[in-house]
Amino acid sequence: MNRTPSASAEDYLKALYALSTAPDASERVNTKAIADRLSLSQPSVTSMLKSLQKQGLVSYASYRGAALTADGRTEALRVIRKHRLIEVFLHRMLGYSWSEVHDEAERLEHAVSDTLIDRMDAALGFPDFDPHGDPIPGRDLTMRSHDAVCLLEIEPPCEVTIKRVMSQDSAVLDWLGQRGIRPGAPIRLVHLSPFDGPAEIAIDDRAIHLGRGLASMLRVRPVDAD
Amino acid sequence: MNRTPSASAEDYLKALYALSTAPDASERVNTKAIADRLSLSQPSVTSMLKSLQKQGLVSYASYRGAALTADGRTEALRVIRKHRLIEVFLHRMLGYSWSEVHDEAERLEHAVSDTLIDRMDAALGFPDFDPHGDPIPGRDLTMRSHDAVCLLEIEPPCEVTIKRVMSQDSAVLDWLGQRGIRPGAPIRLVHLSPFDGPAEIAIDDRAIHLGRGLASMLRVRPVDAD
DNA sequence: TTTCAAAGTTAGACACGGCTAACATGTCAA
DNA sequence: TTGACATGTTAGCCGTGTCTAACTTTGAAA
Ligand SMILES: [Mn+2]
Ligand SMILES: [Mn+2]
Ligand SMILES: [Mn+2]
Ligand SMILES: [Mn+2]
Repeated sequence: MNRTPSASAEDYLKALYALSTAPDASERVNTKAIADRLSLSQPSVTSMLKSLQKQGLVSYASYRGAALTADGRTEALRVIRKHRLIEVFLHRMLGYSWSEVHDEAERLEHAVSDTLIDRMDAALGFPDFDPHGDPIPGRDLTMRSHDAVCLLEIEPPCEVTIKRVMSQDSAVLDWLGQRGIRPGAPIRLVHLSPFDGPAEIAIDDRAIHLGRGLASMLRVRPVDAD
Repeated sequence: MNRTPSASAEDYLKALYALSTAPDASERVNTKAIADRLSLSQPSVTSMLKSLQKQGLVSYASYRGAALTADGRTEALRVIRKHRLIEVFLHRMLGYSWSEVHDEAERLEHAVSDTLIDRMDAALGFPDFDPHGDPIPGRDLTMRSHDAVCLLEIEPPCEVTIKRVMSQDSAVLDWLGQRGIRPGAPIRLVHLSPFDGPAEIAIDDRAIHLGRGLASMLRVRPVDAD
């Protein structure tokens, strides 16, 4: 009943975890949401959900969506931990840019053993966050909370520190990176134009105008909130 | 016709390469030899050989065995390069012992990109040999020749340097490693008992008696041959 | 030259993880 | 209350890679 999940199953579990913990998302996740996120057909998802349920990793009811079980959540966190530690490793030890790490990690996460990931963790000094600012679950597989808030929820003008960038798109990450927009960077939210207008920020006294899409990907913390 | 080989196909190609380049082996490889090496049934091998032939990686004739094509050889060497560089990386950068590296590399070799392996290669200073003394194909995928000879072909007494240990068995490697028998170690072949008897060697003035099986795994070079 | 054991292939099955086409259900707005 | 449309499932297919059982071929010893 309970073998090691396949690489495919692991990606489903990660998707389930991400979708069920997204801001204002319910615990139960739609078939369609999973299909969209993984670029698979809906019937494929239905079929895998049944299989994951049989393995005790997911609780699923026809037409009612799916939710991770405790076991499923653990497996998801194990893979997420691997993914993010691999990203840090590639970035710090092998010169990968933060826009390159995701795709490589997406494959390696299914091939590295628990032992290897622990040795990488130690070699890196037990990092808490990956290059995008995503929190890395510890060995005990508890997810660290990320006390950062979306840039769009800040009242301008305000000095903030970037904590996390919620994108894996390498073009987006390259564009942001070239402008110094990365976790740890101090920026100033200057103005938020109304009617879904752009956000004006200043970084190193240089003004940058971000569309709402981009701006909503930035998670920040006001500098005086520390 | 020619997609990227699957992980399974890559293991078949490696097996084909190893079996066809083994000492006193013909270029054509038996179905049974592959099945034994990969612990698979013979029908599975027949079926994969047909598939590899369709992909242009193997030339195969019913009841006549199989041989790698030029393309197949290239693919095999690409995977072998990955395997051995991963072994070096795990050993030197992450504290793996030489008895632990093989199993981990066996999975990772199918997941690392060509880009990643080149960065690992550079980070390691372009090593020529893996922890077992196996030669690492260069970026151009040419196999370096290993000018070492089997310990059993040496006329005792003779001072030799160990160049290579032809085993992936972790129990064997641990046993040898504990006694200092590893690539680079200088040893003295003291005596070769007749009638398939043991080989007596001395390392750090300590006598060790090796059965023929173990002794045949050691590849050495006389110290004055340099 | 015959025979027979080892090696090899074919046939047929299965699990997995995809897909499309067709059908079923749920939900929201009229 | 009732469509209509979005969402979800079922049915049936496919490719990959494995297996066992049964049959065929090879090649070497007698
Ligand atoms: Mn993945
Ligand atoms: Mn990340
Ligand atoms: Mn392998
Ligand atoms: Mn090796």
